[in-house]
Amino acid sequence: MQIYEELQARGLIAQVTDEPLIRDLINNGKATFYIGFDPTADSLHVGHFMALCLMKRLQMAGNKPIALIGGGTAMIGDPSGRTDMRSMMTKETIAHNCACFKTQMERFIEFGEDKALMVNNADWLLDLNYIEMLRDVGACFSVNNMLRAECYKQRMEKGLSFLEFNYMIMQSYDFYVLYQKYGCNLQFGGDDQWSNMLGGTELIRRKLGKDASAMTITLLLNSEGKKMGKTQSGAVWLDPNKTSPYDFYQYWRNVGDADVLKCLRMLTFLPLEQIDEMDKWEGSQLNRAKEILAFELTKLVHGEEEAQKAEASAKALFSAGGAGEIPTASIAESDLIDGGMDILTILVKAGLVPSKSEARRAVEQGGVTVEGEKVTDIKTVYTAEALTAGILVKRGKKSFKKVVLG
RNA sequence: GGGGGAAUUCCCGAGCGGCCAAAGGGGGCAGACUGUAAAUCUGUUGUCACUGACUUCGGUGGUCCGAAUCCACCUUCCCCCA
Repeated sequence: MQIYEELQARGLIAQVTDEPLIRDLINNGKATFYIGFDPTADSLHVGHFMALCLMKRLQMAGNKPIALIGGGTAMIGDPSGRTDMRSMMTKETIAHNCACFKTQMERFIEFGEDKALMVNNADWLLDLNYIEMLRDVGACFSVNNMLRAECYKQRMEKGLSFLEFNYMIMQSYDFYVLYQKYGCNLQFGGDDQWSNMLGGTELIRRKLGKDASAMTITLLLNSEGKKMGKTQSGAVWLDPNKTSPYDFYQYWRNVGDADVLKCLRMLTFLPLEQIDEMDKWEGSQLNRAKEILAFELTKLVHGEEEAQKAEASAKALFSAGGAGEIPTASIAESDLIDGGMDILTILVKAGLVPSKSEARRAVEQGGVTVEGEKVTDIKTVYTAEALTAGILVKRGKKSFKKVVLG
C-alpha cells in the first residue's frame, strides 16, 4: 500500500484539488509540501500534532516538508472557523510563541539541508509594501469569490474586519512565495483551511500559470461532532508543563467508545492490519484499545519512558495493587498550621481543586478519599507525620495526587 | 456622516430601584449505575474566617437610606440609512 492509499485508509484526507496528480506526487516522493502553523499559543496542541504526523508520514515516503511558522499571518488572525474576532496579539507574544513552536517541532521532525525546512512568513510578509502588494496580487483576488468562501460566510452575520478579511490573501501569498523560492508544489492544512488554500493555488495559477495542489486533513471530531483535543480547561497541549504526560495519557484513555478506532487510525503509526483487528472488539474490550491508543500517543509525544510511567500510574490507581508512579504534590513546612493541615487546604495546595469553596463541595459531596478512606468531615486534619510519609489524595474518580511534606 | 439597539456570573440568556450571588438552559464538577465509555437519575456550580461576611452584572463618576436596575461621560459590538 502506498502512502496516498494509506492516508486515505486512515481517513486522514478530507479534500484534494486534483486526486490523480497528488497521488502521483506523494507516492513517488515528488512533492515539496508545506503546512502552516500560526503561533496563537506558546505550545502546540493535538491538532498541530496531527499535521506533524502527516509531515512525518510524507517525509518517510520521500517527500520534502516545509514547516511554515506564521509569524506574519498571526499578526492578522485567521477568521476561519471562528464566530468572533480574534484578539490581536502583540509582536512580543508572537515572537515568543514562534520560538516555543520551533523547539517543539524539532522534536518531531528533523530539520536541515535536504531534510525538512522551517521558515517563518514574517520574513517576507512584514516588509511588504501595501501599494505594491495590492497591485501585485490584489488584482488576482475576486472579492465576490472570497465572500462566497465558507470561512467568511459564517462571519458575514457577526461582522468581519478588513484586517481578518485579508488573512486569505496573506496565506495565498505564502504559498506563492514558497512555490517560487523552494519549488513547493503542495499545501496541507486542516479542513477549515480549504478556502484559504485554494486562494493560494489560484494565485499561483494566475501569476505564474503553474499548477499547485492543495489537500486538507480531516478535522478530528468526536462522535458528537465536536473538535477533539479540547477539554473544559482548554486544549490538550504537547508541552508537558501545560498538560502533564499523565493527563495527556488520561485524555486518550477516556475517549468515547465510538471514537477509539478513528483516533487509532488517524493519530497512531500502528499498522492498519492491527487496527482493523481491534475494530472487531466490542464492549468493555474496547478498554484495551483505549489503553493502546493512550500509550501510543503518549509515547509519540513524550517518549516511551513517560508513556510507561503514565500507564503504570493509571493502572496502579484504577485497579487495586501494583505501584506506579503517581503525580506528586509537595507541601511546604511553612504552610502547616499547628503542625498539621486540614483537608481543604491540602486539596487546594495539591492543585486538585481551584478554590477552598470547591474543596468544601467536593468533600461534602463525598468525592474525596484519602488513602482509600472517604473523607466526610471538612475539618479533618492530617498531621505532619502523616504528611511526611505521604498521603494519596483522590478527588473524584480520575484525579489523584500523592501529597508529601517537604 | 446620520439614526437605533446592546454589553449580566464558564457560555447562552432572564432580571429593569430593596425579596439579587442574580431565573432558566447549556457546559463543568461530585454522587448512584457502569467498563477510567455512553445514556439516565440526583446534588452542586463567585470567594472566604460558610447558619455569617465579602467581591461581582463593559469602564468611570453621580443620584438615592439603598443601584445589575436611574443619570452623565467613556469603551466596545450589532443593526438600519449614506
